[in-house]
Amino acid sequence: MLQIHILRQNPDFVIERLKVKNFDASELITNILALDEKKRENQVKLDATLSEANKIAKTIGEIIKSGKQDQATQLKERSVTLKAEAKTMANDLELLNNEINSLLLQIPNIPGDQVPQGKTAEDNEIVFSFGKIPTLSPSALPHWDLIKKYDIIDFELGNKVTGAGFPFYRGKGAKLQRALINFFLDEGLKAGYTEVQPPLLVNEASAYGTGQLPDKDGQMYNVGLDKFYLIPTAEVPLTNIYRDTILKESDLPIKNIAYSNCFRREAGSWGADVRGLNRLHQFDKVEIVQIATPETSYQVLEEMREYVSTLLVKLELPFRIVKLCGGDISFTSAMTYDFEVYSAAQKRWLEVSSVSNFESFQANRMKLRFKNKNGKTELAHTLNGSALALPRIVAALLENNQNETGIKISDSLIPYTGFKMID
RNA sequence: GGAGAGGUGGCCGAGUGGAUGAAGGCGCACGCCUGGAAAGCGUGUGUACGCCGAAAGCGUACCAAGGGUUCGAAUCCCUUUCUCUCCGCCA
Repeated sequence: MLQIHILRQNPDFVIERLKVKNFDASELITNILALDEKKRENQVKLDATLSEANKIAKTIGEIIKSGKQDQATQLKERSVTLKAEAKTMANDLELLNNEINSLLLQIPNIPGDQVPQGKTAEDNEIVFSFGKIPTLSPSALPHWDLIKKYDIIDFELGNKVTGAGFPFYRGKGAKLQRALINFFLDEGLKAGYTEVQPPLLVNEASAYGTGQLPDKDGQMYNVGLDKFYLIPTAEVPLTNIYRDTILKESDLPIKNIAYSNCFRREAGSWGADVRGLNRLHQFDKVEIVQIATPETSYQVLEEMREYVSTLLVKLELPFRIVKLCGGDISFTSAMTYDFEVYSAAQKRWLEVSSVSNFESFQANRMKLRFKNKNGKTELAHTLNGSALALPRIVAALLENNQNETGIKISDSLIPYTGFKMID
């Protein structure tokens, strides 16, 4: 959520910048500013009314103390009237506030300066590429066949026990998962992150804080009886740790890393290209989150980008980094890099990480602030990224490293798997 | 799940209807003192919104949350919530 004072001070700037996201904010902003003006008028009147009532109450107290009770009657009446007026005004004010808030929530985050103009994923900018695209033998299989051949991941069993998109991992498949999780966490610790094990269910306030609510509740599984949501990403609990918090500048940057299961309903997104591990309802992910000062957040974004790159290099996967254009960037993000690995048998680029700077957009919603060197409280910047999402990494590892005898494990993973081949 | 006790500022803790944004202490910041430090002394120390673009100043709101009683509520009443103790259940 944008801070309203930015709209007050420079509405044209906001409108102009949001064009990069192909969003026309002019009408929304006009409405918001009109309501805001009305709101402030009301507030001034309300405060004056309450102020008078407070003064009267004090006067009455003094009168009573001096023993002249009867003189207070008229003042009491006046006070009752004021109180009734104040109540009406307070209600109106609340309605206005709600209205302003709901309009404010409809405005996406302002894209950062570097975000390229564009409409779709076609317009994204490839900023970095690594590795050679492997040439596989004609008999090479896509991962959904490999997992059957080596009996490491079982979709049919998942279907039976739960439903589509909830596979079982078995034998070396399960061990590979565990190896990847440990590898990712250990690398994170080396890079200075603090390991966190978050709850997998969160309440409404948390889902609202990171922006899943109010719009995207259809994308989360909810546990209706207790009003909890299954997390779609560890970003939600990890960032909400600092909801309604004022940090010290010396605490920053905060660097947390967490492994979690992630649950996504993925309503309406099933199609031909989501076979096998490409899209699941439950999957594993290691997530990194940083809380930073506004001055450093873009440096931090680059640091995180660099960090995710090193993971993929160590896994020896060919990948590219894409700077998302305005049209493809998410509602809440100011700037995002996507990481895509090449999955050789599918002959497709698969998104395995998305690293974003949200600037103060999430922080404003969840009142995540810090006290700066001058003692002033200001909103912090939040950033997060996957490091990494497992299923598509597994898909690429299986497909790219297959040969006639089996699937070769990347050197950096062998200490974690304890085996060199899946065969 | 049952019974009881509680929730006050960064922390501890006082406060049972009017003087309280809130005693006292700790912590923190600044100043004095010192060769330097400690101790001591002094001053200051919450958040949000608004008056207003900034500073100063002022107003309003906030003592778990929400509602109510009252001219006036941290204090009384109701609801919710969380914590602690005992009992029950339990990986």
